[in-house]
Amino acid sequence: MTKDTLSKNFEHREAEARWYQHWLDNAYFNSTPDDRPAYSVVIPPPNVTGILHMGHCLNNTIQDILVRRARQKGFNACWVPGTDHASIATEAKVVQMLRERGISKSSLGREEFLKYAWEWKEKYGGIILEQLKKIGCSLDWNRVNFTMDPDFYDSVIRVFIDLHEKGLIYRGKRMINWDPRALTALSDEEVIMKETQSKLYHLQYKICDEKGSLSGETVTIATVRPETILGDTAIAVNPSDVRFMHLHGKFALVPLIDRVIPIITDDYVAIDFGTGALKVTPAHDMNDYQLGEKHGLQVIDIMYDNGTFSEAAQLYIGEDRFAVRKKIVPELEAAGYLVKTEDYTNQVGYSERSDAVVEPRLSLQWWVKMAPLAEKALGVVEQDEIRFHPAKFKNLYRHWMSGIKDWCISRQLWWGQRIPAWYLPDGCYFVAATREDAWKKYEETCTMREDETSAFTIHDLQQDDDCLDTWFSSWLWPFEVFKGYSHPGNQDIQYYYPTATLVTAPEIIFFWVARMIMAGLEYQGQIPFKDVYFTGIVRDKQGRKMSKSLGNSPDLLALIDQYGADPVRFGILIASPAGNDILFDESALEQGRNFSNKLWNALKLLRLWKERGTNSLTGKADSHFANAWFKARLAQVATEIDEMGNQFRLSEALKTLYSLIWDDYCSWYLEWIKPAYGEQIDEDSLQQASLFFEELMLLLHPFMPFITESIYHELAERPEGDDLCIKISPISSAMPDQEKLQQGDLLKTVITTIRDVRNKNQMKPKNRVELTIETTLTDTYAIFETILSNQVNADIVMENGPVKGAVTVVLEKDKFFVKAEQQIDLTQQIDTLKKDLEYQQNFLTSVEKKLSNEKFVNHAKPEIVAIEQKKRADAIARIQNIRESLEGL
RNA sequence: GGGAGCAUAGCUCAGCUGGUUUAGAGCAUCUGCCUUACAAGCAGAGGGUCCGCGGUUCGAACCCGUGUGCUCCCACCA
Repeated sequence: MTKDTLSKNFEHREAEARWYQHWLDNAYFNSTPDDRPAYSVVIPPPNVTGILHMGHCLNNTIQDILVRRARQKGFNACWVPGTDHASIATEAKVVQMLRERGISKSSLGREEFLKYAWEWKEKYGGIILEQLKKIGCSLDWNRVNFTMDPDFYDSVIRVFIDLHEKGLIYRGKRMINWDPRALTALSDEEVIMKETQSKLYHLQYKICDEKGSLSGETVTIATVRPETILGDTAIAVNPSDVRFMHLHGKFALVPLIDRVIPIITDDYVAIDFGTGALKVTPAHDMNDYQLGEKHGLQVIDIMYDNGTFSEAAQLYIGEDRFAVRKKIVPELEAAGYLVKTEDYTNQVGYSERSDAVVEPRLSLQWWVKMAPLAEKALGVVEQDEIRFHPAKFKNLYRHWMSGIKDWCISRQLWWGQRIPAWYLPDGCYFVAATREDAWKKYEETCTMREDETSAFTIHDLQQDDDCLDTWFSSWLWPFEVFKGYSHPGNQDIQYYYPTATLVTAPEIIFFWVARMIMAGLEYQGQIPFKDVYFTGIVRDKQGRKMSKSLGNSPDLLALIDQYGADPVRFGILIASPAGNDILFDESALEQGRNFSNKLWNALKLLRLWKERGTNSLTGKADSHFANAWFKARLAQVATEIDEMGNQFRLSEALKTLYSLIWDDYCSWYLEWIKPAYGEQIDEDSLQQASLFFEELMLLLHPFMPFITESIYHELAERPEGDDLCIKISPISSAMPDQEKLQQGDLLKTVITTIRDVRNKNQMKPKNRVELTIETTLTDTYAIFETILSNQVNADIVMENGPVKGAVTVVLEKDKFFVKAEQQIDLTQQIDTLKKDLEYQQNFLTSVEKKLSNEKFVNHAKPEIVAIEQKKRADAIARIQNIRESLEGL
């Protein structure tokens, strides 16, 4: 695959397509059970209707890094792709598509509608999976799952039946959150509370007796929803509120419709809020409903399911709730009921899916009893059987799990798993997978009855029209993708379950993570994953959440095309510290692109050296030093990076690697071994440099798979099947050479110091200078003298100063005298040295203060005291050195 | 209303067990360089009241208390 001449920059478009195809052709991402330990990850299934956004990109990049790392460490890595049927979102899209064609959902009927929905799914359902390939995700494409695949569908139904039989699913009439636009119930989690500017209307009700005869008194209540007075069935006051004692036991007339309603007393009513009197509308408010239950009040539902007024309202029939609110206020005012209006800010619930204002509504729905399931699921997190990263989410989880409420799982939709409940005309119902099973159940219960002859036939059974909440299928995801419920005990489930790590957004910790833990424990008897990594939320530069309505989500595919997949991965990860939200800024992608470019140029340099040929001057001590130093440095940092990876500190690992490559490898090491202009490099250095680069590419591969694979192949001819993608990283336990590391640090510091001197004294880079070094470490300097000489463009003399006409600089115990042909500005010199002297003296004072403190010397650990003593000795030596230098001027 | 988290350079963040740091990185800024790997670059530099106050300690960016300011989660006082 090696090309003869390299392009100026890395050509990402061509390389990405070629390498991804190459990996696919060689089935590198496919996994089947074998002797190796498994490392499995299940993708959080994106909505089948979805298209790739920043959140997906971050989330899947992280998963890909974990999976590729595992592959390098010799695990049998398996990353399972798939999509979620997303009942509400998908159904909404299909309905909209039909509407554009002039077809209404209701006119089609269930069967026809589902035909369109499947058609739509086949057409658009795979888009997001194709997009995941663009960012390099190493998913096992033989294992694509969909939450409505036949086996999956079947498992969902059987889980429903099983939980029903265990008494954990029940049908009940409750107040639910109703979405009048999507015409479906919502679970509490699907309701978003938003602060809303409202008006608080004070309305006067006339007091009367049971028969409706007026007493001439009035009572004033406050409400933000004046239209709901038509459903009022009581007025409530606090029993100890002296203002209303005289009203106890009396009645009131609902304005406009003159219904007689009782005045009741309940502690629930806050004396100090509003007027202290509360209108009670059991059909349209959660709390009012509870009050109604308690006091046996009538429930008058004044709305149809789409939010328009029904006959029960008596007025405004057929008009929308918000239109009615607008109309009823002037009418109440005209009739003298409106006392006053004030501005008021309150929390209003909106549907997560349709953004409609949620209407609390009484209805018959299916529920999962959560408390028994939650108990175990809380335990495994508390005991760190499942570890959360960052750990702070444990608190959140505990808090929610201990106050958990039952889960409303029915949705008034057609797209999804249809609830397996069958009804007879008399209202009896049977939970069963098929009509036949339901009939069997009916017959079983019938035989227990006295009358043998049944009034019904099997055809009288009607299946429930509703579907299950999407999360009721996705909570089975970690095991059902391996067919762990539909084909229990199969080889895959035994090998891959529990999965290793789940990577997801903290927003769905309750929707999904908690419920998967419950389902895993209930149906596999084991936790579904060992680690959960919560990513941050991707925000824009100003910290706003990315959203369609703000139009601040960038077009990811365009960015990949422009910058390349690796830079996009780099950019989004580098800005993503563990546990924090990420502020997305395109400049991070630029940094990624520049880094790609840097890598490519390092490759070009190695290739240039190779083409020029090598000499056999392997005895050069300086090159030996450079090679030995980088070897030590690489070993040191590789260990650090591995440790960070194990701790899920991926952003930090990438930063460290970036600096190792850019600074240590390119800026220091390659410059140190670089031959003089036009000369050949020695064979040993070229070989070492290539091997180091290869190792760096291996370390970087999980983060930036495309360019690293390209470079790996450009570095050398590789036999068939020798690809970075499947290369196992060697486990090196060799300790890095500490002496070399220290010598390298010294060399770097000396180079920087001398360059600084040159800069500050306007010594032109091209002009060679004379550098005199006064040191006790002559042996060390001898090791890298040639490197130093080249790096600072100086002739080196090892002898004691001072040197006349030279700039003097002090570094620890060493002194450097830099002499150029031009005149030196002495005042500037003295100034610099004096500033340094002052700093050192202040430092010495602070250290001495510490050491003269008896309490410190007695209390602190001996090694700490020793460090302080060394600091003092060093400071004294430095001060001495600077003084001498000043005198020498 | 209840709970959690955060506050360190212009920006985004490290600082893990209180002492090796009178605080580090990247980006941005400034200065000098078009030096045949790379100007998408090289070399160098400047930049800080570790949010305020109080406490614990020989010693605090770090632990405790408190105030302020942000963020998030939970909670339908109409």
